[in-house]
Parts: sequence; structure tokens; C-alpha cells
Amino acid sequence: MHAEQPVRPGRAKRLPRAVRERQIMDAAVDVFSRLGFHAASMDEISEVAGISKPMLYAYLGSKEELFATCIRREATRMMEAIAHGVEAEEPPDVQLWSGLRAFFGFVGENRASWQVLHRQASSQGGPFARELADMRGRAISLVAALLVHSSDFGDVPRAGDKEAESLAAALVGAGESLADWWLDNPEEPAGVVAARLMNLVWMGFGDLVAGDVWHPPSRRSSPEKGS
Amino acid sequence: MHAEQPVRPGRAKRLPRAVRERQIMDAAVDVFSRLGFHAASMDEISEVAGISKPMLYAYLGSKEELFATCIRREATRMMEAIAHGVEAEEPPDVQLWSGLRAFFGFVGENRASWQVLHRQASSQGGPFARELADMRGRAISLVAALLVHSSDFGDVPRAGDKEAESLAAALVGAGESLADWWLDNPEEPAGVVAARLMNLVWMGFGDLVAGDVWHPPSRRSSPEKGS
DNA sequence: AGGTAAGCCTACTGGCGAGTAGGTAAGGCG
DNA sequence: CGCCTTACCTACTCGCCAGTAGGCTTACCT
Repeated sequence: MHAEQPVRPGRAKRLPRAVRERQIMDAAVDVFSRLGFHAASMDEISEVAGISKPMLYAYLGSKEELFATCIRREATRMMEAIAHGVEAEEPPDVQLWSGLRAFFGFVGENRASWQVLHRQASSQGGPFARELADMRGRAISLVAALLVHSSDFGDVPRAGDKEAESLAAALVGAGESLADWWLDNPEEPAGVVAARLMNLVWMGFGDLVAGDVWHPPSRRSSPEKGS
Repeated sequence: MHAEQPVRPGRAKRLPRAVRERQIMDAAVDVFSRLGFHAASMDEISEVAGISKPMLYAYLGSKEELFATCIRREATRMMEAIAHGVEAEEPPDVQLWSGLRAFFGFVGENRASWQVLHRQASSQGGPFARELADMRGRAISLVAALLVHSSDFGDVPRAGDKEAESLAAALVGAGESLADWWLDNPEEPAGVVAARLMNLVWMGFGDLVAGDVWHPPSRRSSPEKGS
């Protein structure tokens, strides 16, 4: 132990910038999700990332910039995951179903991302909430468009845009809340949780109480086996 | 004007402890709702309350105790407001409807309380989240019981408790989210927003698209005039 | 009136954490 | 092989804010 190693203790291996940035972002999402924006310190993020604080500032700028970048990255990943699972040609209920499945699938596999997006981002004032509200707004518009379009299938001429938007907000919120609940009760698979929400918003309690359930038009396996 | 007033500039009028505590709590809820837990400073709270910082500590203890007390007070107020609006003898759908109206009524008249409860409390780790999760849990249980009981009216023997709970979580979340949306779109009255959610969760999109709507059993005025 | 306790204050300390100054190793290229 | 650019570090400053020490003032009670 008295012999000096040529390797200085706190010296990280030299890496190209892009790789380090990825590492740092991953560490930041992890720490932000566990502690929240304010309680998270740049010291801890740098420690988790395996580098020193000045590198953080050199690569990602201030704490706020870093956080905003995290939000943007995770939001983009999520929206892409959902968009990937939905096909625009399908009828509205199937589109909704696909979207829900993709959403819960993403949350199940990216819990930290979800924490950052849903809890942290929305509760910090400043530009973060705007960033997040932006994505949320896009999601709501998407659902609202689906609902309006869906009306064309029935005989109701056209629900008010405001009404569709508020319903979409309720639906998105239901999804968020259910996802949170799921994090605390993770024993059930994503598909089952998604199917529950699908039934709730498509059939309503009234029908469910009467024993009616929604199921996809016999393509894949039915979402809830008759247990 | 050059004569000294006997009133010292920063000296507040003497008041009994109970009254001051109320003032302080009101100020705290206001500041916490605007800035969030961390960004809120005890200095600002004391300033808004019209007293000096040591009084805060003398009366309400540390910042964390103060915040927890705020949460408890507001949560209790809200639960009482809702419980007040619901009568246990009514059929399930009417109970749900009453609860929704009471909820949105409360939020409309206590926006700051709602901000503190929904945004701030849930995003801070620590004992606050527990406090809040507690109330939320009670609300969910309440709704879940309603759903289970509701099943007895139909011919389905009994939905699984887990399923009822997750549906209740989704419903509570939908309410929270819709309340948030409403804060940004406050032009509509509480009753209309409540009616939207009622229709969504009771009828489902499937029925709504087909033109069916739920309405209360002809007692009060109908929730949504045929516009 | 005079005592006294409750209500109120100004003015500090101490620690934590964002952001920085200035220096050290290591890979590439002549 | 030496030079220089890029990656990386240790070790600070500085402001903000939770929490406190110690003293003043006013209402009530006898």
C-alpha cells in the first residue's frame, strides 16, 4: 500500500465527448428521478456519472440546462415509443388501444424516465413545466383529434373541440395516474393494466357493471383472459 | 411628517396565537402553491404573513413541519367538502356524481390548496408524499368501495378488489388531471367540467360516440344543457 | 399603577451547493 | 520523440436560506 500506483485515484478513463454526454445524461435522469430537481446536487450527479463536477458544466451547462435536456430527451423517447405502436389507418378504438399498450410498455421499462417526466418536471416552475406541458399538450391534442375523428363514425355530428380537449385531458391524466399506481403495484403485466384503462374509458362503469367488456377485434390475444 | 409616530415601522399588531397561526398557514399555502416547497423561503412566508421569521418557528416549527401541517389542513378541508356533498343512501352513480361536483367545486374555490396538494406534496420525497398518498389512498378506497358495491346492482358477482382499486386510481387521476386542465381553461363552470368526467367514466367513449349521455335522475337541473 | 408573560423584533451564524480558476495527464500528429 | 489539444481534476469562492440568540413592547391582571 505504500507503493504509489501510477493511476491517480479519481482519474476517469479518457472518453470521446459524445459517450461521456450519454453517461452524464443517464446519471442525471437517475438522480433527478430519485431526489427531485432541487434536492439533486450536481456533486451527486457527477459522482454517479463517474466524473467530476467541472465536466458537467463543460458538457451540459448549468443545472437547469441539464434538467431541461433530460426532460426533452425522455419526452422524445416516450412520444416516439407511442407513435411507433399506433397505426393511423386503424379504427379509433384500436388506435387508442395500441397507444395505451405502448404507453404502459414504455413506463414499465423506463421507470426513472417516467418519474422525471411526470413528477419532477411538472412540479418545478420555470421553463421545465413549459417543456413538459408542451409534450403533454401534444399528447392531449393527439387524443382529442382521435376523439373528434371518432365522432364521425357515430351519428353525432361533431363534439365541441373544447369538450374533446377536456376529455382528452382527463384520459391522459387517468393514464398518468394509473401508471403511478402501477409503480406501487407492479405485479401485474403492462397489458392487463392497459386493458383496464381501455375498458374504463371506452365502455364506462355503466357498461362494465352490466358485464360488457371491450376487446380488440380478434387479432391478437384477447387483453384479459376470462379469469 | 417629521414627528416620529409611536408605531415602529416593522411592528405587527399584537394578536392572539390562534389567529396568527391561521394567518401564517394561509400565507404558507399561498407561497408554497406559487413557488413550490424548496423555492419557497421562510423569509417570504413570514413577509406575506406580515410577521417576522422567528414567529414562524415559535408557532409552527421547522419548514418541514409547516409544510406537513399545510398539507394536512388542506387535505382535511377537501375530504370534508367532498364527504359533505355525498349521501350514502343514494345509488352509486348519483353518489359518484355528487362527489365529482363537490370535488370540482372545492378546487374551483381553493386553487392554491389544490396546487399545494396535488403538485407540491406529491413531488417532494420525505414524509410529505406519505401524508398526501394517505389522503389519496383514502379517496381511492372510497371510490373502489363504490365500484365494488356498484357491481352488486348488476349481475356480475363481484369485480376483483385489485381491479376495482386500479380503476379507482385511474378515476381519481382523471379527476386530478382534469382539475389541472381546468385551471388553465377556467372559463367553464365547475358543474360542466364535472359532468364531462361523469359521462366519460360512466358511459365511456363508446356510448358517448353513439350519442348516449348520462344525466342525473331528474332532481336538480340537468348538468349539461343541450347546447 | 406596576408586574409579568405573551407577542414581536433585529441581527446574527453556519452549512450547503452552484458555479469557477487554474492546473495535470493522455492521446494524436508532425 | 516532443508538442498541443482535449479531457480531466482539486480546491476554492460566494450567495442563499434554515434556524437562533437575545432584547424590546404591549396587553392583561391584581
